[in-house]
Amino acid sequence: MGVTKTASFTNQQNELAILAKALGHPARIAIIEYLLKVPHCICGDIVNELPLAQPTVSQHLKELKNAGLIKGNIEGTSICYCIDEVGFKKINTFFENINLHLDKKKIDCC
Amino acid sequence: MGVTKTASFTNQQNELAILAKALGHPARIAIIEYLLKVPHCICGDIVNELPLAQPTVSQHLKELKNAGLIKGNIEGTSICYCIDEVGFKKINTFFENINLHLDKKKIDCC
DNA sequence: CTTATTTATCGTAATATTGCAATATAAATA
DNA sequence: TATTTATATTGCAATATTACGATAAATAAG
Repeated sequence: MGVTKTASFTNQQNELAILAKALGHPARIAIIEYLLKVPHCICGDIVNELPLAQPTVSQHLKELKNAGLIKGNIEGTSICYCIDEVGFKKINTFFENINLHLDKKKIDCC
Repeated sequence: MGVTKTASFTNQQNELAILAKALGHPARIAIIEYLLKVPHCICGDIVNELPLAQPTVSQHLKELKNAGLIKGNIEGTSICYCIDEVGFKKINTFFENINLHLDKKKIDCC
């Protein structure tokens, strides 16, 4: 049905899934990488940087923003988008936890 | 058009997106968390653990496997699924890189 | 060989995502 | 006020995802 049974999972699981899903598109990975690379978050240029039309990029930015991975501030005519550390910290906690488990466990048990 | 312009992005970006996308569903997060929690990778029980029908779980397992996040071995009648470190190492590298950048940069520039 | 048990695949319905042209909005400038 | 500039929204077509019942396949047990 194309509809995820969100209610059947924990908040933490749903939240993590939303964050991961937001990163689940090469254009959105490219946006994050660009925001990390650029000295000040010169932001409108994301559109020029990406091989996609402006409305498409705008949509991807919206998804990253909704997930809490970037944030945008109005700066005159244009908008300044930057990494939102809050979202990335959540993901980091998850992966650090995984790494801990992976170290403890000798995984190759099958 | 529901079809990602894969060819317009780098291999690294596409690969990362595939990994993130695979984690972009609460059921698949739950599967990973379960595989980390369980002592030996007792695996058929994933179906019992999850609030989804067996074919649905099977489908999610397949996606995680395709992405390189888990692997499965035949064990008699049943199949033993475990974390595949290869995939997780790739994601880790990405996030470590992000953390490095986040530390260097004082992000809140907008 | 037959019957359970376990997992995968097929088919399909409901919904979500991706991408873009056209258009709207909002601020800056002339 | 009219025009430019930058970004968002709308509408829509093509495709992907999610979920599950039915069924297949493959091994183990009787």
